[in-house]
Order: sequence, then C-alpha cells, then structure tokens
Amino acid sequence: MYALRQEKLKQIEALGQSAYPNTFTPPEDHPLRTIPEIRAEYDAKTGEELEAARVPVAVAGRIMAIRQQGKAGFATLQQEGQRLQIYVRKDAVGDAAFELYRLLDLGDHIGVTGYLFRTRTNELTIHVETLTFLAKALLALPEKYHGLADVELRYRQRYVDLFMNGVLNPSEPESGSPEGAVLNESPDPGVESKELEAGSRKLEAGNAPEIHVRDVFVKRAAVLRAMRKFFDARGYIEVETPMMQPIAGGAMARPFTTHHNALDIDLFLRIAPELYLKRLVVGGFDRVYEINRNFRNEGISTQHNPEFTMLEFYQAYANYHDLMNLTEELIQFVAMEVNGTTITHFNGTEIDLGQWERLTMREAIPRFWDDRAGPKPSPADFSSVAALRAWISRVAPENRKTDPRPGFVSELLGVPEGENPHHDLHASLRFLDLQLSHPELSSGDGTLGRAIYSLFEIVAEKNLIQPTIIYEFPLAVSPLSKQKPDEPDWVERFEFYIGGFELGNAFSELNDPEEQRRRFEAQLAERERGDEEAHQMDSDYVRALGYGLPPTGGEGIGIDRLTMILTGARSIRDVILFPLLKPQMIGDGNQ
RNA sequence: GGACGCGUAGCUCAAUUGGCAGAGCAUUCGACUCUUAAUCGACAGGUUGCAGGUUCGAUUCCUGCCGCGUCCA
Repeated sequence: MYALRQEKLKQIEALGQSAYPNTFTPPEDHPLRTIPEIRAEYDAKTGEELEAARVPVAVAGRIMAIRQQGKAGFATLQQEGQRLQIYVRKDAVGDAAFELYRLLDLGDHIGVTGYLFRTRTNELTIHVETLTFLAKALLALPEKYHGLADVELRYRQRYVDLFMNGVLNPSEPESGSPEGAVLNESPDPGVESKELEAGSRKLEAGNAPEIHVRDVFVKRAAVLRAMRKFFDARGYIEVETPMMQPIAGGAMARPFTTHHNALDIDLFLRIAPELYLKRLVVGGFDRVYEINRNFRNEGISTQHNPEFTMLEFYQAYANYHDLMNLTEELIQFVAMEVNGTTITHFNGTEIDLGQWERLTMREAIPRFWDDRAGPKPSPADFSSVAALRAWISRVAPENRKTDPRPGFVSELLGVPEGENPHHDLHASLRFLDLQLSHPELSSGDGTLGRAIYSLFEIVAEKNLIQPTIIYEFPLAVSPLSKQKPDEPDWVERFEFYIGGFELGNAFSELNDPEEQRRRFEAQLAERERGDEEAHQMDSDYVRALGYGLPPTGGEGIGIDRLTMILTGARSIRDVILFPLLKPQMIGDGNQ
C-alpha cells in the first residue's frame, strides 16, 4: 500500500503537480473559503438561487469518500469536522486534471475551484473547474462506515481518531425496525429482569445524544474559555506558578520526581499549585486563578490520568460558604456557555447542573445508607472510634478470623460472594473496622476522622449523581483547612460531586502559621508511619503565612472531569487528547 | 496491585467437540457523466499479539509474557 501510493505520488508529479506544495493559492476571482463557512452561508440556498448566482469558490480539504462514475465522479471533502461534496467531470476539468482525480486516494488533501450547485438529490456540491493536489495519505484510512472502533488505537493514533470523528457512545445495533424498538418499552412484570435491563439500556441510549470525538475537544476549549470569562469578569487575575517544585505540596498524593542538572537538585512535578497561589494572596493578589496541569504518580482509571488539568482559584475575604455559592454559579455559567443548557446526560442519567443539594458529610452517610444492609448510623455513632466500631459490628459482624499481618486485606476481601447483595459494602466496613482495631497500622489522633471520611467514600460517593456539595470535613484529612470555631475536629471544607465522583475541593484557608506548622508536623508523623501521601513540611509557606494571609477561600476544580460531565464522555481518556499509554513498538509503516 | 474480559487481513468483524482462516470496506485491475455506506465484475491481501505446552492436527485447550478495556484496591 505504502509503496503503491508513493508510486502514485510520482505519477501525480508527472502530471505537473507538486508532491508537497507549500500552499494553496486559488485565483482572486475564486475566494478561498472554509467548508464550515460555505455550509453556513449556502446550506439554506436553493438550487435555483445557486444557479442564478453561480457562486465561484475555492476550497481545500481531506478526501473522505470517492465515488467514481466513469468519466465523472464525486468526492467528499472534510475540513474542520464538516464535509462538502465535489463533482468532477472530465469535460469540465480537462484530461490532465481528471487523470489527477483518478490518482487520488482516501485521505489525500486537495484544493479545488469551481462553483456551487445542487445535485439531483439536492446536495450542496462544488462543480469543480480546477483541481490542485496538496498532500498524500500514504497510509490507508480506517473503514469508512465503522471508523476507528478499537479503543487502544483511538488513543494511540488520536490524529486518525480525530479526522474519522467517530462516536464515543455507539448505540447497540437494533434487531427490529427503529420504531419497533422505541415502542418496545412497555414494562411487562412477567419479563425476566435481564430483558428489562436490556430494554432500559436501549431507552437510555436513545435519549443520550451521540458524542463525537472532535466535539468533545471543541467543548473542552469552550469550558476553558468560559471559566476565564467567568473569573476575569469578577476581577480575578490569571497567574502561572511553578510546575517544578522543590517540595510537592498542596495535596495528598505521590509526586513524580525529576532532576535539575545545573543546580544538581531533585525537583517534583507539582501535585497542586495551592501553596504558591496562597503565597500570591499574601503578596496582595486578592483574587487569583490558575488553569494548568497537575501530575500525580498514581494509578490510571476512567477518572484518573497521571497528568490532568486543574483550575484553582483563591479569593481573599471569602470563606467556604461564599465559595459554595460561587461554585454553583460557575458550573451553571460554564454549562450554559458550552452547551446552552444546564441539562446534561452522563452514564445513562440526566443531570441538571442548575439544581444543587448541600449536605454535611455526617448527613450524607446516613442519607445514602441502604437500609437493606443494616441499621443506618446515627450522629452519636460518629462521636468516637469506639462508637463507630460498635455500629460497624452491629451492621457487619465479623464472621471470619482477621489477622493484621500483610496479606490480611486480600484474605478479608476475598470472602466468596454469597446471597448477600451487600457483600462489598460489608467487606469494606469490616476492612475499615480492622484498620480501627489496629491503630498502629494507621495512627492515633486522626483515626476517627479518617474513618468517617472512608465511610463517606464507601457509602455515599458513588450515589452523588446530581450536583451535590458535601461540606464539613474531618480535620485529620484536611491539613490546609481552617477549623470550625464550634467543632475543632472539623474544618470549613467542602467537595462537590457530580455523576458519582468528585469534581472540586474547597475550603476556608488555614492562615494561622503556628497551627499550620503543627498540621505539617502531624503530617510528617503520618509520613513516618509509612503514608507516602502525607503532606510534606513547607517552611517557606509557613513563613509566608507569618506575614499574614487574609481570611481566604480557595478551591480546585478538575477540568477533565467537568468536561466529562458536560460532554457525557465516560472515561477521562476521552477528554484528554493524548492520554498516557504504555509505549508500543511499531513498524516502519511499510508493508 | 487483584479479578474478569478482549487481541484474527490496513479497518470493522466471522470461523461448529480441536479438523483446509472467511466476509464487508479499503487497496489493485475492468465497466459506468447526478453518486453519496454508489453499483457491477475480477484479482490480491494472514507467522490468528508474543513464547512455550498438550495433540496426528490448535484461532479454538493449558501455562507464561505483552498490550488494551471494565470493575475492585
């Protein structure tokens, strides 16, 4: 194939065309237009109107389809994700140009001049007068109907994925007529549950709009534009802070390490910009935001990529309640700018980004507790480790020997699934109880707080589909947040969840340097116990606080995840142009 | 890190207890001056992810490895 097309390229050159021309400059009486421009202007024009005007145009694009018809033929050009048909007649373009047309392959770039008309089937088409070769596709395009379906190939060769512009959420092929499938939804109580599930999936797929690869990234750009518009209008200034940091702070995560040769020092790719942005607030930038990459040396999943894009913003003289209001405004604003509506479809569910709920973490746990799994926890059960363990033992009594040696986790979680539908929940609770019974495996002071946070993640997180703000977090998992005045074990922090996962994290910033130093020291103790994600000491940050950080609210929002929600893409890899994959050996392209 | 699943022609997919590895699209050649998943005819295209094992015989069964996906941690 490759060699054949190289040979064709030589033949094209023999026709007087340049193999790799530098540009396409049509004559002045045929202005160069983009396909989207032409479609926007002439899609509504009738064949008679076009014939009367005989609109001369020049267009360039990639050939996505060719239909030869003897001494004439059609081709479909694509540019900026849109398509336009061209019609090439031997008697209109001449022998040489028609010979060129016959040498064209799918994927080639060409430029044409001609005039617009409508075919017998009323399709807007360019009647070609001249044909200019622009670039060759030496490799074969994917199958024209199904496109690139292999997920791995789509990520590895995103350039192909993008111009094929396939659908991310193809609906299941229907066995009957489309009308029949839609009407086939009446729930029959006698039908097996399997069939009911299949029916509801079909229904959901019918409701959710198709997601095209290219559109996802166009929308992603719109998300960024909308966010800048939102913050710029509110007097925030956009800043850039170090991506390479001597201390990777501002979050609990494992960093990537790199090395600066001239200075001979190790540096970390940042896990968050937080501590630098707050230094800027100390410096008198009362409202700052940054949109940039963070790097976390952790697992990869449908919600995690090692590098991801984060918005962080800080506002002096604001607290976490102010940020809750701002968050709801921001997400609604972005949704309206990007989609023109606050309604979105994610994972088969309709979500309204204009309707928010606010719950404390301690409210959310009983709220989303499934009563069939046992009695829900009461507020008193969160008062101490002993009380929490007593509740767990009522809900998920130990029915198996436990052992704090390495390997006990798999033994515990390896309980064969029985008739209990809450096996996973109970196993998770028993694992939590096991940790609580061996504080030396975790730690002392923060044990209760960490356990309640774990409980929240186990019980509530996956159920937070509609936009929900969860506020008041345990101090133990919040080393940079300000305490609640009336409950010093809890901090003024919230996270918001949509679609069953976390999108943002915000709090009233801790600005007492002495308290901050103690928090860092407590984190260091965690680190010594083996928690590699515990925060490191940042003495310069403590010094900055020593100069006085005003009362400040700060927040981080995951741009990739927000883009997932706004586009309906179910994997973070579908909203990142080049997600990280293991490198693969490839051939030289020749066959 | 664990469990499960997938890997067959450039692409999308078949292949019966384990019995000659096939189709469509793309490519090549031919026909066709309004087609649009164009149509019609012909040709060609393969180390079935890699390495072993069982077997007279392996795409199929087994083991290991590689890559990807989903779920869990």
